[in-house]
Amino acid sequence: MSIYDSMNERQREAVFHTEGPLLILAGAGSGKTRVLTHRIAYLIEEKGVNPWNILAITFTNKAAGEMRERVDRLVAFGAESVWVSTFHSACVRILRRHIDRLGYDSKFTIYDSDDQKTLMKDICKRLQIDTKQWKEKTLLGIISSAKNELIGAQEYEMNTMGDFSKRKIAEAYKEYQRQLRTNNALDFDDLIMKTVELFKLNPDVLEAYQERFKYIMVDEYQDTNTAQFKLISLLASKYQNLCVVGDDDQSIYKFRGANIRNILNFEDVFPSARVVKLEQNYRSTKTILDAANHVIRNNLERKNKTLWTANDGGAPIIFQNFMTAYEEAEYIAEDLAKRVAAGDGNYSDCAILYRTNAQSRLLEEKFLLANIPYRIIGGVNFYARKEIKDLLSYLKTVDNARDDLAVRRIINVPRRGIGAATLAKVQDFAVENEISFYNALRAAEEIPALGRSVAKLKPFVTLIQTLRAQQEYFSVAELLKEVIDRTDYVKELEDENTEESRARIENIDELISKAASYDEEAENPTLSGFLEEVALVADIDNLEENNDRVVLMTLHSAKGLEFPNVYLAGMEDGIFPSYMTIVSEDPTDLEEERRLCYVGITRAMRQLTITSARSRMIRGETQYNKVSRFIQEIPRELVQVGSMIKPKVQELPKQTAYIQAKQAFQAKAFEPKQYKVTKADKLEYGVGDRVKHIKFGAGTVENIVEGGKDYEVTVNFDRAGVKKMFAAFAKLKRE
DNA sequence: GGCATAGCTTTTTTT
DNA sequence: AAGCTATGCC
Repeated sequence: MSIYDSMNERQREAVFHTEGPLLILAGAGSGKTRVLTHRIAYLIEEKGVNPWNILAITFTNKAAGEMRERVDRLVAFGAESVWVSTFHSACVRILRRHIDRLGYDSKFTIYDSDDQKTLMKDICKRLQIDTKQWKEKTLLGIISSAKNELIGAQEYEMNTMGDFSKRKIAEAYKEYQRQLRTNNALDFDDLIMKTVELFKLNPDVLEAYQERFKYIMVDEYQDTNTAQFKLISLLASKYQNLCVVGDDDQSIYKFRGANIRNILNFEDVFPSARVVKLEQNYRSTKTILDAANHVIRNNLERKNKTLWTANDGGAPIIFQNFMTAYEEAEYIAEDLAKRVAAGDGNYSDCAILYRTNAQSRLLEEKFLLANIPYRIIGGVNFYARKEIKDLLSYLKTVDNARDDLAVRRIINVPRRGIGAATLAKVQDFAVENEISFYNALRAAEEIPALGRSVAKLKPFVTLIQTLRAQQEYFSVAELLKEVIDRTDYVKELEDENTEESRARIENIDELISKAASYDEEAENPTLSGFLEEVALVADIDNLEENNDRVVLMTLHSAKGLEFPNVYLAGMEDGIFPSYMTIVSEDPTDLEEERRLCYVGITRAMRQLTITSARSRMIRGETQYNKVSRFIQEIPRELVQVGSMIKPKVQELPKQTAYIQAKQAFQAKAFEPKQYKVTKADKLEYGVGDRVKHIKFGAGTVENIVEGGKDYEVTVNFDRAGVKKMFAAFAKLKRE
């Protein structure tokens, strides 16, 4: 029996079709990773393809690692020679070797969005662009979109003739690229675009890689952008052995430049392409799959396919609507704990998915209270944290002092009494003499305008020079420790001794151990190598499997994952679908949200619980939302609607299931205006009074603010601390 | 010239 | 709720 016997016919068709373009339309849970890994195995074992000639592109480093591992298990040997990586890391690898052809130094650094913003802020100042009118982020967004479409600064400028505001943007774009070049840095989009540029300008290099990668596979193809498409087209144009796998229904990265046309028009670009559809789902129960199918059916822009499963019907989907996001979070924590306690899976079998990172806060709070082990993916990326960026900037400066941004970030961290005025003078000197910022620092004595400030700059330069001298003899971890020692970075945090500073120290410890494990594991560890690795990690890459914790993450991060028990939280119009897409004139924006919903539903294997809240705090103010329109698209018979308000809190006579169902499903009943709080004419308590809350117990009223709809009462509870609450909900009783 | 603080604004998703 | 900017103070 061969390893291919256990596959279904479609899957086998995809595996055995090795020559020429191939489009695999793989629905959610249809075993596409399995197909890809078996296809690689088949190429190597049966077709005698040299593993060295295979390139597999995945979406995240985590997916790449998993794929390599799985191929390793299927193939006797050679798996390690297969290139499995993300677009970005593949491009970095190529650029490190050949970027000198484009006039860059091979030691280039990679700018994250934080660095980009700092740089753009600087440019706006210099070009006198009003950042009230054009925010840095907006400009960067426009530049990013241009790069994703392979439109360079020059070309962008040519297209903007006559349009005044666009010309200003073009100017910013040009200056931005110029700055990147002088700093010897690339941003994320550059990694792809510069590689395409490299191939276009250097046919010999392109040909070498075409020969190298005779067989190319691309996973999550629906989320590739134009630049990425061009890249693989170039690579595959010689041998045409391009296999792409994707699901147009799971395209959720349009905002990042993903071009859904890449998958919808694949057959037009490669007329000889074979198309294989994988429509059998092995992951979810019939109920869950039915729900997903009914939701996605409302999209117009999609390839025709219907996912089916031979799995059981399974448990109904549970839908719960709550008064507040607070209760919602509480319910999820309780329900989850109950299920785990009942032996219905482990914590790691559960995932909470939400639309925005901000929603994780409340959930986290409740999980902490309930003592449920959890892990939050996303939010502020580990490597984007201040303390980590500070220390990495030191390492960057030691490694590549052409990166002005890094130098400027740390020159006054820890405080050395060097301020904006001093920096401006150094900057002027650097521009005048066309040298880097750091070299200007080294020559500080020659800047007359500085005066006595020179004395403050000297120790910094000495420090960097010393570290640079040590670099040769130190491992990355040792160098990092040296930085920490010499700057007293951790010592300052220790003195601060707050909860926040302790968390920062923990992060620093984690960074040290990451450096140490890099030193150990890398084939040929270098400082540049470490910095590069660190620049390209996504948060999801660090999701360890052998850890019994609930995962909390955005729907976007959840792509490609599966969990027996999934909670979709915050299913409200305005949250999901987001407000922006509801008011958007472009109806395809809403379709993308629906695809996201489809992705969310199809993550669940056995149990899906959907929750929403009538009110929730957003950016400091309470919002009232209707139940998400996507809920209406799920057939009623698949859903079990739970009680809306927890009986504990609410003492109304129990409503029948029918009335509850009606309430939950009649979206019209949830017009914001209809949600009225009966504002008491007068409260029975005042500031300073002792009151009692059903859950928090006794406390003292600290403040009462009269809002439009209700009184907002601040109470300092003896046990639970200070809470702000609406009088109508709090039901406070005078003690 | 540098540092602390009080108001002011927020695109949701990320390699 | 939180980060950033402008302002005032040392």
